[in-house]
Amino acid sequence: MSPAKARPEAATQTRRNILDQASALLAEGGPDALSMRKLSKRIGASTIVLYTHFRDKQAILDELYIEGFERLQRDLSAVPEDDDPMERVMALGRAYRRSAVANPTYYQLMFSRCVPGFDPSPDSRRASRQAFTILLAAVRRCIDEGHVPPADPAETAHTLWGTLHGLISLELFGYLPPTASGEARLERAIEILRDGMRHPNET
Amino acid sequence: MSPAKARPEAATQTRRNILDQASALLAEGGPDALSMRKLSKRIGASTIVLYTHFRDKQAILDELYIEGFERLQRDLSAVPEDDDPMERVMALGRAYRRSAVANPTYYQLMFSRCVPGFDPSPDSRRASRQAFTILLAAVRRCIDEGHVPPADPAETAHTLWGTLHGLISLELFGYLPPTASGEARLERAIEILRDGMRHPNET
DNA sequence: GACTAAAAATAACACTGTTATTATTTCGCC
DNA sequence: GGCGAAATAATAACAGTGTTATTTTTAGTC
Repeated sequence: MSPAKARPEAATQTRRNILDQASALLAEGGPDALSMRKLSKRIGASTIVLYTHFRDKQAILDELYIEGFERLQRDLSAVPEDDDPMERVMALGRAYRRSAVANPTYYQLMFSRCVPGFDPSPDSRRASRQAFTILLAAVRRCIDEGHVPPADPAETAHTLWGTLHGLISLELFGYLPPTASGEARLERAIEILRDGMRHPNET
Repeated sequence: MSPAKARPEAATQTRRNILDQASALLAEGGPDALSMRKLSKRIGASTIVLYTHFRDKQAILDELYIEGFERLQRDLSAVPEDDDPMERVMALGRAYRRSAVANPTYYQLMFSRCVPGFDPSPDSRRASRQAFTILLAAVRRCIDEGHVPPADPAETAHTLWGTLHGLISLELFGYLPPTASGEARLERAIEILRDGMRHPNET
């Protein structure tokens, strides 16, 4: 019998606690600090408890991975609609960076193989694509309203996503000089993208 | 006395062999496969040999990291000059992707914290910035010859680098659908960037 | 309160990076 | 060639990792 069937509320509470402490360990000391032993000490129990609630370490990381994408999706969904679809795309870009910079550890887990042996499960990857659809829909609207030439919207959205991810990734990894703010740098980048995507005859 | 002083040629040969086998292990089985024990078995010796030639595992990874950037720099340097500076920037973008895709393990080591506890040394990071200067010079020429508005060339080059890195990173990580080729996707992206960077009144 | 079944603890296995101690080899010199 | 000194390599160990088999404790039901 699984713990969920035996004492549902206590079990989900323990699960939640494990994930929270795992997230905290990850944020505090990076991937190295997140070990099953330290985690078990943190929740004041033995390692075996972790294994009754999760199949293995991967399963815990998988949940954090999904949570990371849920956060990102939530932050992108919170961006208000805009009459100007191009402006909305830019606003989504800013929100993407804010979300990533606010949760650098999650972002690292989501986009760089920072934990040895961790490979997100197919289910997790599916969840990850969900966040992308918001960006895609915004680009599609730009095309529908004639601001962007009718190319494959996914291709254009990928370029956008790539630029966002690339700049944030380089920033978090310390490759970009801290002279200019990351925010200003991203602003310049999305302006270039906007002008490059736009129809030639538009202002 | 260091091994280099005692038998210089044999020592450098052993060093080279260690690095080659380390690189091979990394390429074959990813970061997990590169352990000091496996590496020592591979070169047919005890772990202690590794420690007489390198301070620790980090030092080995640091050398591989630098080699990765040297490769990238070599591949970018091999791009021939072009009368059209904009075309040259695009050619550099294509070369960047080719280099990254040809050495995915190196690229991962260079840009994602794929090995636990590995943080490139300040010297290594300096080497990493060298490769960027090629991109920067090409962008600067575009500005000098009036193809791009006179903004900070570094900012523009960062946008370019970010887009290249982002798309390649997403591609290597499996976030982009394998329907379209990565090459075509990058082509589309650098066209958008070119049009976005260009002076408004230019064709 | 006793019985049953689930959950937790202990201790262990195989692995990791690293190092102290011991043994071997190699070099310069006679 | 053989000796002494010094550097290099091997063995074995330490503390750490993820994971699990075995044992003990706890909780729910009659």
